[in-house]
Amino acid sequence: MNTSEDLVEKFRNRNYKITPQRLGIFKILEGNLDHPSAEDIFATIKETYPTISFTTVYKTLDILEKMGEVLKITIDDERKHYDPNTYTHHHIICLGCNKISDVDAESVNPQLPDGILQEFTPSRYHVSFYGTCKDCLSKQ
Amino acid sequence: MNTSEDLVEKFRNRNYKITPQRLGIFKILEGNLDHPSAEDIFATIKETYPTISFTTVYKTLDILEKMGEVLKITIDDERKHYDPNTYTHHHIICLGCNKISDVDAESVNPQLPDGILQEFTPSRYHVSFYGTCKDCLSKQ
DNA sequence: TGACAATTTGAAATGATTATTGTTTAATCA
DNA sequence: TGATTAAACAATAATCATTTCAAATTGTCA
Repeated sequence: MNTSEDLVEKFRNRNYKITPQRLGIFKILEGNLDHPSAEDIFATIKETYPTISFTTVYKTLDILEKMGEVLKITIDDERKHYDPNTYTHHHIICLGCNKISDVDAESVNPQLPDGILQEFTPSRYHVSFYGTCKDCLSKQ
Repeated sequence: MNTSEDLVEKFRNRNYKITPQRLGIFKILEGNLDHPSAEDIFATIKETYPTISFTTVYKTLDILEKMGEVLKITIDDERKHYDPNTYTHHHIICLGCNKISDVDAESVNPQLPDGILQEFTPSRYHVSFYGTCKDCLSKQ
């Protein structure tokens, strides 16, 4: 997973300018396992840069996504989430509290049957497990 | 997978009225493997009921989803898709033409590691395989 | 058939995301 | 360090899928 310095480096390599706002977003993403939405990131960075606009957040995330440095996750009906962990991995989603957590790829290991592999060449895959977390179970 | 008669029956059991519009939507869904969006369904039923409104389509799909008779699929950035096949199964998505096709569940079989199963009780899961279909591969 | 409640419709609202525009700023180099 | 310039910024408006709302219509059952 990238450190904010990694992202600074990668932006420099592509001649993207390093602005304080962008650096702030990089720092929020660094080691972040919370799968924040654009709104979450906006709310957090607003504490440091109260005048930052939503546009800047979306734009920066869009660049990062196109560079392959964050994943845009489309498993929530309501909004998209961003994940700086770009290694293949999967997610569990609690239907009670909507929390998204990670699952390592190795243990999951889904397989496409041979018949389909003749028709379709997979490049990546993603598993969403929906269910209930311990906390929400105990509340019921 | 439900026939349109099944859905009529199930609507009657819940005291939902059977209108020509609803029946038309049931018929469109019957045996449908195309994972249509609300817009696709709207466009199709408009041929039969030119005055039907988007609201009716969304409303009917919403009822069907809450009844558990269709799945709302959230794997496309742009819009939601509806799947009358509610048995556990998975999807391959061609990144070239965006076509969504089915994969039977048995062959895929993803596993959650024991550690996570102590924290989280899964009720369902879904695998998305992204890649390129034969047609799109040959066009490249 | 008629009455009533549910449903449909069309229009307006919503909420996430994207595009536009004029202003500001980071990076470069003299 | 200061001037230059393209890129990035903030603010605002636009877009697009989806929802909500209120009035008109229609299934259903007596």
